[in-house]
Amino acid sequence: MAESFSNPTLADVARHAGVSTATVSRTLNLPDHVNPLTRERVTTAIRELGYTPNYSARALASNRSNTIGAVIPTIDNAIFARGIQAFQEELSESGVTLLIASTGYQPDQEEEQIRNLVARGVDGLMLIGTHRHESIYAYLKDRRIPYVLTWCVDGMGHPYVGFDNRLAAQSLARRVIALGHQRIGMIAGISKYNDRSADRIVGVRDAMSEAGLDRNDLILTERHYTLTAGGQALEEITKFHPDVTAVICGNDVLAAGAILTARQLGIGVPERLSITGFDDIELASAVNPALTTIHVPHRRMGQFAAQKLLALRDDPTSRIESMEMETDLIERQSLGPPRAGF
Amino acid sequence: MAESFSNPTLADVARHAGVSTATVSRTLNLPDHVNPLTRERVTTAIRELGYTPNYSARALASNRSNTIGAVIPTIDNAIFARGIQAFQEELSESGVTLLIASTGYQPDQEEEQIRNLVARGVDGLMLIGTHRHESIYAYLKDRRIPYVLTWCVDGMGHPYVGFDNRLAAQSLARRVIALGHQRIGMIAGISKYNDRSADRIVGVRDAMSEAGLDRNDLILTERHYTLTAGGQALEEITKFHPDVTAVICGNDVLAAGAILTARQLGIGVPERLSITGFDDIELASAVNPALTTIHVPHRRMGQFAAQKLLALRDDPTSRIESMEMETDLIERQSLGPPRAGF
DNA sequence: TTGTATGCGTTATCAA
DNA sequence: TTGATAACGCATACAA
Repeated sequence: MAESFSNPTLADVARHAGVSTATVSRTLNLPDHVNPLTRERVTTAIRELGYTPNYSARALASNRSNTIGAVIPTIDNAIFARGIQAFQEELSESGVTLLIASTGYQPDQEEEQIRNLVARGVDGLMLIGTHRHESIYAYLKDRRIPYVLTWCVDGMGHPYVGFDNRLAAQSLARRVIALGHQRIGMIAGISKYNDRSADRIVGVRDAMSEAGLDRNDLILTERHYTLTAGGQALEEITKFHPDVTAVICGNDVLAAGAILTARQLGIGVPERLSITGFDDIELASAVNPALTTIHVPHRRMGQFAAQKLLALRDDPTSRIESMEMETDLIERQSLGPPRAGF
Repeated sequence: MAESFSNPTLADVARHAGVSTATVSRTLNLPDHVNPLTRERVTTAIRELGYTPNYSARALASNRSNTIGAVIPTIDNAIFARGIQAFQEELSESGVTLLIASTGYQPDQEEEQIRNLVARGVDGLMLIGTHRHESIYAYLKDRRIPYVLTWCVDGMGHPYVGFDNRLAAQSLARRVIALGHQRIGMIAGISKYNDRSADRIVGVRDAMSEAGLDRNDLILTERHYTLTAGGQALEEITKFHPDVTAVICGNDVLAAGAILTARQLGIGVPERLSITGFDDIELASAVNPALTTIHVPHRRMGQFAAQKLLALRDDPTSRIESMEMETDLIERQSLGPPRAGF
């Protein structure tokens, strides 16, 4: 009962079952290559001893860790949380465990964490966004570590499972402009070191240019992704740029913050001011008025990213085929035409 | 440049530096036990070869993985996300990587994931809540795997870093009752397999008993932690129990959903109906009216849990001293006295 | 189908 | 302070 001070090993099981360690290993990894009767003996021995394989030894011997890493800015953000959760669930079904590391949006931290996970022998890596030092990509290529970029698309040939932030933002802004808005504000995420946020800004500007507006007329402010930051930004914009009739937000959290604050300030949405979001998290439809936003299939993205990585693990000669997910413009009540008289 | 097909090993470094593998290992792990000059030779060799230690081998040889596991219901929940993020940051500072697994609130899944992480050689485990099969605790004890329970306290002697859900909920309910509310509703989380949710319900009932009310008069409904579920539950309660004047919610997400829906239904909060939350996430103060709720120090809880586990890793003879975090009743505008005339 | 023997990359013990 | 060398627990090529 309590006499064993260390875990039973393969050898213990082998002895107990009266077979060799190789046979035990086989019944674990290649069950059909072993006689049903001996297999039975081995499995009972495993059960009786409460044997659990030592993954470190397994990883060392097989050069495979059954572990996949994810390096993300932060877990504490609804958008990443959802995608990562789906990613993890998908991995789990294949017996792969997720190693997770966060960077706080700091590039040097990202590089360190990537090296860390590689040293830990991950079989693959999920990265977020496309913008990082070329040396990191070279490092990964040298070590033959499969990776997939997410939450973005990529033009440099790196495999990705994601969506085009620029195009999505552009399509939303296009709709805003089509409704007649001319003075447009934007509350974006911090774009430094964040290509997703930067791309969304460019998308909005592109829509302006396309419509004959001056892309430099965009009233832009960048904030961290919090409700209060969104609210403060909205207050500023309405104060210093009262002629703005529509505020495009870099994500739903900023937009929800903006809406809540607008109501508190007595600013009618969308009569006086239209507000839009990005991501379509649950909050987007719960807030009042509900947010017009871009729907992003976060969960599916996480699932597919996992599948690609798993496929590559099972057949290292294959290549990851990049995959661009569709995003949809979801029209709700927070966006309307600008009203004359205001 | 591109000629090496596999990572350099300790032996490569040793050869390159003209020393033994033992010396290389020492300069890595016990730098002061090695001559500064040879240390210099070794470190340059490491740099020149781009050597990174193989963690699997290290784990196998040293019987330490520098890895700590967390088994949580889901990452996709603001409350867990925050605590886990803090937990991960704290581990990261000590060079420990977080292995993460989720259970979807299913007890059998939890057991499987725990065994999985143990097999992977985690040096410690963060678990959420206290209610699980005794055999799991026995398993952990047998293997001498340190663990710490979080988001709860425990009366069975298991180490924890958390808070008393029952007492916190009781203090909030006490305040609700003190304001004069007699007919009380509760929108709780699903309490099956979730001791935190169950404890909060008990806390509310205790406050009722304490005040001379019948604890069975609580109008209780249990929901998943989503905004829409909170909204639907509120609609039900107001419809079938119009005499209820205060609705206590199991967490802020449910409460926020209830508030948003109440406004849409034209139900004045708190004039006609008081609504309270639990957790004090950002949403709690952003919603209108702002939520009266229980503040829980999620980040600090995550940090301390990590510290306890790390301490135990560095000194396996020590014991984890359990730690009960304080929670605070935060009074905002969503709770008021019941108004006569309604 | 099964067993033998070797190697995976470190750490750690023991001598020198 | 350094170097041989034996574990660590498993997978796998090869032989039987």
